[in-house]
Amino acid sequence: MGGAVDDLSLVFQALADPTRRAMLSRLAAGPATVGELAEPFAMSRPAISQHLKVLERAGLIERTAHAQWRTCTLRTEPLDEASEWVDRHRGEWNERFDLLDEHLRRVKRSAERAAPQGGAPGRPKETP
Amino acid sequence: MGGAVDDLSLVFQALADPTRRAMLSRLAAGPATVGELAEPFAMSRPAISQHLKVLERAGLIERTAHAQWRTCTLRTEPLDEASEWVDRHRGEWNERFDLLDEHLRRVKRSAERAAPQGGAPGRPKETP
DNA sequence: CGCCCATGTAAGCAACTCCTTATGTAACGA
DNA sequence: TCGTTACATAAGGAGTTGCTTACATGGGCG
Repeated sequence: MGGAVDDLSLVFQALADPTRRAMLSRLAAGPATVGELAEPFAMSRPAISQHLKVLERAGLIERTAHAQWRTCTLRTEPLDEASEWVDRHRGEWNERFDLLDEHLRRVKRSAERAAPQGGAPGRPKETP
Repeated sequence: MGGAVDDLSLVFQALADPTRRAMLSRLAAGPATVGELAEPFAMSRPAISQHLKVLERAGLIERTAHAQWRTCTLRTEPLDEASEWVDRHRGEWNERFDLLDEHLRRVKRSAERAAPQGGAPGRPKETP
């Protein structure tokens, strides 16, 4: 019901908003209070609060209370995970670039020569 | 007023779904048709189609039509942009780790010593 | 004590997401 | 021509997002 979403999705979703990315940029220069984070944005405070809640749910920030101020600090572990995923896929793609050509040639051939056997409706990659 | 959303947000949002990430993983091993991409998922074809539309809108895939099959191929440029953003922020944070301590000490002092001058309601970092 | 300050929570609303079923549309094969 | 395959589009619904205004909480200051 509520949210059985995996961590990585939470992180990417948190990053998928310019306001939240700007907040992280600001926090990358050092911790800040909620008021300091809100300052650059033409937006109500509750809106800011909710953005921070999204960032916190993704594990990207921590909030600690000194007196009446909440100081937000950046946490990098989720960014590491995200970076790892992206870089892994960039790498794999470059390694297997040759497979693309091979596959394309197979598909094109079976499409142009039209049915090698009875294999047209099945799947285009079937080339015995 | 459809969508004046920036590219990076579109990319991160596209990555914020396990189904779409799995599709990209599959495509990293080489191009595939829509049917091949749909096979591992317990989901209707229109759902698959819409996921592919999100990936295409983010520039992460290209669709080319051979005969009646649409072959999807991965595009890495958006992943490069995303990776760059994440890595830049990971780096900045590690470089300025010392600023954290300094700031925390400032805040803590002005909170514990309670009002350095008249500066309590203003901002917590004001320490003349 | 009473007041302001920084922040959080509640409730409401338009827009979007992610899925569904039903209905095209184009290409191939018999 | 007719049926089938591969896919897209249309329409709709449950849930979520991103904002708003109004109110609550909890600490410092006079």
